[in-house]
Amino acid sequence: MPWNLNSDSPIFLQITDYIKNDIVLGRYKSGDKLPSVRDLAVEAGVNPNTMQRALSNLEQTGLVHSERTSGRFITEDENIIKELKTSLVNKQIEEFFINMKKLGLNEEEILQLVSDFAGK
Amino acid sequence: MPWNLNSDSPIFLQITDYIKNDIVLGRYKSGDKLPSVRDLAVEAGVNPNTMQRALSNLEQTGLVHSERTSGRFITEDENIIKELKTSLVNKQIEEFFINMKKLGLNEEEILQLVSDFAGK
Amino acid sequence: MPWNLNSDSPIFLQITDYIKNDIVLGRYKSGDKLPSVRDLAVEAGVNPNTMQRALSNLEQTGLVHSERTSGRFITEDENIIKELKTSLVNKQIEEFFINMKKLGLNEEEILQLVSDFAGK
Amino acid sequence: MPWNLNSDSPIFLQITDYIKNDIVLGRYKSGDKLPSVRDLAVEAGVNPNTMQRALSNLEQTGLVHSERTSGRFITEDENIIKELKTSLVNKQIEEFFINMKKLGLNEEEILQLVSDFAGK
DNA sequence: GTGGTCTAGACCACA
DNA sequence: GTGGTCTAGACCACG
Repeated sequence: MPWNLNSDSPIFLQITDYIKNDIVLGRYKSGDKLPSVRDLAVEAGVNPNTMQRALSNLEQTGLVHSERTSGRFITEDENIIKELKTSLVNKQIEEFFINMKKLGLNEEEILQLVSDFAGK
Repeated sequence: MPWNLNSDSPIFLQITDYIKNDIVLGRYKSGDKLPSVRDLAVEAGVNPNTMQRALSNLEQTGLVHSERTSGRFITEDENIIKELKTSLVNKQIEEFFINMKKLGLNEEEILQLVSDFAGK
Repeated sequence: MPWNLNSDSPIFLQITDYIKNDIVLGRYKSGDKLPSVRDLAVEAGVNPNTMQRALSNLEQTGLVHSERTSGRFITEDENIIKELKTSLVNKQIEEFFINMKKLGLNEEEILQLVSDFAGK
Repeated sequence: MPWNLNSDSPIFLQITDYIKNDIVLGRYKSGDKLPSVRDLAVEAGVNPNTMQRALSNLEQTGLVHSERTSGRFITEDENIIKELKTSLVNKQIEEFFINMKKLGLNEEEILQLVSDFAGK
């Protein structure tokens, strides 16, 4: 589980994405309790402030909620998780098509290139 | 030809990319002279320094070279332009696959989603 | 540690070279933290922008990398530093021979002149 | 006789150096008449103004003098030419030593490197 | 406090 | 008029 943080984009965002990914892939399941901010910060080799910010960022998406005294938990609502996954997937595809069209390719050409690439 | 500058990434980088795109799409052709820094700056609604930075950034890619007193010109080497286009396309595809796989999809599923999306 | 800036070549380049030299000579060692942009700018009697440019220029060589919020550091890869030194030395020698030959001297004559000069 | 002009340094200076070289190497001899500014400009593919500037630059060194109506001539004083050559050579050597010493090498090491290089 | 970006405005050498 | 450099001073996100 490497955290692989670089300094090209804000660290707290990279962490947010990383945990989102863990949730989408089922490494964290519905209702699971997250480690404490301090433990996560140590694990990621990051300032606790930064981890805190990443987590509160995560809370705003509804994926995680905090119980005052007992810690943070992954949402019990599995729909939210599914929605997140489809929304992340769709965002990727849409952006991909937009970028490819900016490069002057039409849908036919894009499909061709993608299947060529997958064939390799 | 709107410049559409947002504040998500540095303006000078957006400009660099924008002009790269113009070259790849053939809006600027091999050997063409670019407008002067000042003119481009006015057109883009940006400080001349910022435009200068974008252009000297572009220069490092070899796509453009500057003659100190007569202006900036698109490279005469058309291969550089072609290479740029294929490299940009490949980069998009590779990144796309990496991101999709991070979301737990295999190649088959990716192909399916892409052709579904194109069909819409 | 005088900065000795003249106006023969761009200041930011002179600064880049100056710091390169410091690294090659071991005045800065692998992993060292550089002073902040602002401090260096004051020390060199130069505008912070100019120092910034010199440093980001230096960064492209791989000799230095910047951590957005904690500062700039000399590369930990000592090989890069060694390679830089040998490449700088070779460049000097090659240029020297080219220039001397342009003046109509052969290798024998060059060697003679060099050892005469060193003897003085 | 290619002129090989780049835009890294002022063109008129490159031309000045080029002609100086011709004189030092004896391609132009004492008392020779230079082609007209216009012809030289055409040959070098350069604006006549630029060639003019290069030549008047050359006159200031005493290497060339102009006779109002009949053109420009290489100096008849062969000593000036010899002095030029030795001064150019010395300048090269001195600069070379300075630069090498800046890189932390002593005279012994420099001699060693130079003879190694010549042996190649 | 750190690096990074941007604007505004000035100046220079070159052609 | 062209590219290029520099200063002064401001603002931002990040930690």
